[in-house]
Amino acid sequence: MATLADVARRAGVSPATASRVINGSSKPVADELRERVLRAVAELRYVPNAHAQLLARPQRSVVGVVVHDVSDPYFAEVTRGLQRVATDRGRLVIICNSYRDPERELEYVEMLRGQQVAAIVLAGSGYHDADFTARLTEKLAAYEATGGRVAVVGRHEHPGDAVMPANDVGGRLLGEELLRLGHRQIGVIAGPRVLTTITDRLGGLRAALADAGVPLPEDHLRYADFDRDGGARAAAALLDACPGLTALVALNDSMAVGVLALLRQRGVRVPEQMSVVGFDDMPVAADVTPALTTVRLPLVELGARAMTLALDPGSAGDRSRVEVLPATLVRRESLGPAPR
Amino acid sequence: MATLADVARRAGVSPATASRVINGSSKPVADELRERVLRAVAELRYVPNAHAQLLARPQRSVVGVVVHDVSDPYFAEVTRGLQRVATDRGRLVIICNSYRDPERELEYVEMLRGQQVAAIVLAGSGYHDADFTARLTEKLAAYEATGGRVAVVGRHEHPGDAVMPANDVGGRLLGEELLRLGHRQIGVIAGPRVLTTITDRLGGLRAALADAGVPLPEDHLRYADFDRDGGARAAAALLDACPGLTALVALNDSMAVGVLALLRQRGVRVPEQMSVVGFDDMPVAADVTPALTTVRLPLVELGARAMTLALDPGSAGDRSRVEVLPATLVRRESLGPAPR
DNA sequence: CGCTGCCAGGAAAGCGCTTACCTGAAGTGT
DNA sequence: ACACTTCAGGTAAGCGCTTTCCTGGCAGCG
Repeated sequence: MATLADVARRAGVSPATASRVINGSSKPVADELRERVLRAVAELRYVPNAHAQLLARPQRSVVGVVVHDVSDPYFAEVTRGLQRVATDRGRLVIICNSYRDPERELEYVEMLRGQQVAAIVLAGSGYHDADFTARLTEKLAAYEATGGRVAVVGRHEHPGDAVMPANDVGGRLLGEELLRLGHRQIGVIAGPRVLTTITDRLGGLRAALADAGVPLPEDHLRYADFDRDGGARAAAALLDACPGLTALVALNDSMAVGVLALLRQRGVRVPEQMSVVGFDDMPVAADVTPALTTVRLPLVELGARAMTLALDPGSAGDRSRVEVLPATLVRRESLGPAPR
Repeated sequence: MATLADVARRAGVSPATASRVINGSSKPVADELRERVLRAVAELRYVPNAHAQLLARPQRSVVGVVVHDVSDPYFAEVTRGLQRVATDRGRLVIICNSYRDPERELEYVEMLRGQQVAAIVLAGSGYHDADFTARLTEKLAAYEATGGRVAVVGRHEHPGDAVMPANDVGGRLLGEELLRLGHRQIGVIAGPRVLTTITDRLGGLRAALADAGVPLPEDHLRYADFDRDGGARAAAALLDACPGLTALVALNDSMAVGVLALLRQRGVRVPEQMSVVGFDDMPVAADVTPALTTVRLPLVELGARAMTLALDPGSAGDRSRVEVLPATLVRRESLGPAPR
């Protein structure tokens, strides 16, 4: 690998001059020399060693992002927003998949710190896990103490900048709509109970039902993996256990799609015999049959705002800027009146 | 940010000893000192500066990946395979989205070189663009000349290790199946014509039709964006222009989903009035209605093999290992006999 | 008891780059 | 013509870390 010294030697100049022309320094360099340096760069196919540059000029320009899994459509959207803002500002982003493993999340925070990133965005859901949360907070504090910036998406314990989707409102919206259509026997298919996302969505839904005096018995609620297959399995179990249900609420669209698949397989017509609703309004929601009634979350915007918070210092006064992005109900075909 | 020197000072040892303790060097260190160093690390919340480490110990352990867009389901799958192998071998991966912009692809190769990555995997499709290809090859050659390893997924001009999906075979399978079911008026909705992926899929399809003496007139073929909306738009145009078609071949599943959506909107029943087939077998293919008949490509495997090639030196003898991964037809419901 | 050999720990030389500071030559004013 | 700026270009000091090589102390040996 050619080094700056090689370039300088070949161009017959000092490394300082070579560096200056390569980086377009403000210090003037004679055209003649500049020319020679550029030629040497081309001939040697020189590319600066990024690590050496970062060491010498501690100008942290990359930002780290921790998500559960970029290839999950939910995070794909959020990441798109994150990336857009970062790119607009000339920042590179390092994306880390935690696969919902708290240990891995911790490791990544550490790793990103070692990479000297300018900011860390935690884009995965928060966990109900005091021990983990304490450790995470500790690590983030250490990072922030050295000038690192942190922003989180969703409800985390971490005090500081955050942007969150109105998960509770979304849950409530769903509940109210269900009630409006006469549903009283409602089954809920939730994701991992350790996620604050789940707590919040469920909380909103529960509140809506409670307001109407409609009970949500514990056995109408199933926790499962937060994906298609988890949804299908939970739906199967739920249907077997509680035959009287008229509607199934899946706490994200992936699960809802699984629910739909299971229902189709069992020959249950949706929404005539059973209503199904999802959450998130993933692209797929519009393409399944029947199209999914769901709650739309501005995911791209969520990412974009989070990155903006992470990159903008924020007036020193206001520690902890918190933005809540609205949830809206999207009515499609999978939710109908309760059969009677 | 605490440095190694800080740790050493606080522990009352030399930086050398601190480094040895922290990296678990083979050189023995007295328990007493080790203890002190570890304590100092904890107290200062010390995390080694990754850049400094890479400079001092040029042990390239990260690998770079260039894809079109990780959040596209196709690349999400490929990336999953890539990641799995990389993680198994303790390698970090940097993922770059080129968004099908050749310039950006070039920039990323350069950037990855600057990052001193151990290997670069080009996971996007190749382009039919002599100028771009030449520049890319040049850059990759420069990288390889300094010991970098390169592997590509798909058909690229780049000579060297490659793994490719049997796109042509897949196209042929689709063609044969269509013919078997009596289709003769076939419309094709292709993605960008500059992609080798498109050329190959189309080539296989064309070959199958040609073998049966069935023509594929140019106006039955539309090039569009390689996504859902592109598929929908092209389908609309195609239907308007060629009313006699009995089947629509979309060259990937995203487009096929768009086609399905358009057909639904126009009240065309699938497959009774019009057959639709896709390509790739994305997860969504099974969930749309009617479920999509498509060609399955082992995408995760594709990524996994590519990463394996990139990380395994390969016996010096065989330059350019090429693996072809098979395509298989997946029969579902969107393809039926041609209406007569 | 003096010598060699061994070993834990430290000093210091880089890794490749940037940049503050220095230098020497050319340009300016009187 | 001389002192004084001005300025292009070079010198060298780091950035934070690893690792080679050296040192000084100790045990083991004759």
